[in-house]
Amino acid sequence: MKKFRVAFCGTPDFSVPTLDLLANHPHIDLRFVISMPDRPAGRGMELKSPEVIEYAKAKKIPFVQCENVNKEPGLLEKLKNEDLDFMVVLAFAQFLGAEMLNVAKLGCFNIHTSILPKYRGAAPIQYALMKGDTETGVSIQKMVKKMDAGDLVHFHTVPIAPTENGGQLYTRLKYQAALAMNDLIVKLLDGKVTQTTQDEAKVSFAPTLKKEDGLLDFAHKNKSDILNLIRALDPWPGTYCFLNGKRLKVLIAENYHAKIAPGKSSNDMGSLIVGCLDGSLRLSEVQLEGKKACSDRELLNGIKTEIVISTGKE
RNA sequence: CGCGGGAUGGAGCAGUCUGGUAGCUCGUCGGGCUCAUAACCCGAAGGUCAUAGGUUCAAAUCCUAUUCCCGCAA
Repeated sequence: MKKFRVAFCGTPDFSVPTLDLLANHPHIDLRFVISMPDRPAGRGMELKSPEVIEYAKAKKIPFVQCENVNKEPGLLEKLKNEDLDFMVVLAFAQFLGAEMLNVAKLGCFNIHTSILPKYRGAAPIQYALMKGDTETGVSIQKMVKKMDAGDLVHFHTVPIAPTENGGQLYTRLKYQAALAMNDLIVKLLDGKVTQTTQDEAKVSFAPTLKKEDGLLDFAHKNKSDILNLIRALDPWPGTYCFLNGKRLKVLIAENYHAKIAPGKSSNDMGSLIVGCLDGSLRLSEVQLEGKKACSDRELLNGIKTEIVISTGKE
């Protein structure tokens, strides 16, 4: 029986279902796993291993952790000695140099969670939601040195539900990624892989999100932009504003009927209302810094002063 | 020891600095008003002030230790 010799590069939980598929697939001989080093994480800053490494340890799959695969001593030789058919890269957070890209016979396949050439980069899932898209998908591209610019060897679309948030779509797509990988393996076995060049005229980017991307600027945005952003960044990295100088995470917001000037806020019968360019929103589930999440009504019960929402501590 | 906030009736908070009768906005229950109501009026129940020690005539409040929750950062 034909068995592909494969190495896998990935880091967070997102990579695990696909790794699991490769580890258990009858036509795959998973040689080893490459991931990022352990990092301090969480309150207390204790060292934490990437989820992919947790998986590899549990399944006793050989693995390597390094900051930069291109400069890691001995790694390239080790990969060459494995006589790999191909490598799979998913949510790895490192670039592969030319030598790494050519170390396997068939090259490196990268799974990307958008329909390329749309949303090249690190945060395609969130961008699809931020833009209000009703559909996204999973692409597999044969990697080249330019980020996410290789020929497509497989893709399928995935509809986005109107109320779906970033976390939910993330979870669905991490299993869709494994399904796409499985489909590609079938094509590889049949020798029916076709390569389609990306249309460079249609390229768009989804750069890595920063914490500040979650800052809600009600005064200068339309309601739909704010709602899409909240949905896209829920639960990570989350959206926030400042209420009376304290950071206020916004967990859920909805359209409201009050007439209020952009950037202004009020307590409307127990609802926390804020004005946008084209109308008002109710921030119905929020979390004040140092506090647990609660409804706007609960929050307002404890506030006796005027309510001022802003984009900074001042 | 990465930085910081918090624990007070069912919920969200004030009170702690300057110890001396347990308070606010809600909720709940009973009654009233109303065609009706999430509105309004009257009344009631409900708290070992996270835990354990200590100081004091007296501790939610000051001191010490412990547990739990959360924000930042990564």
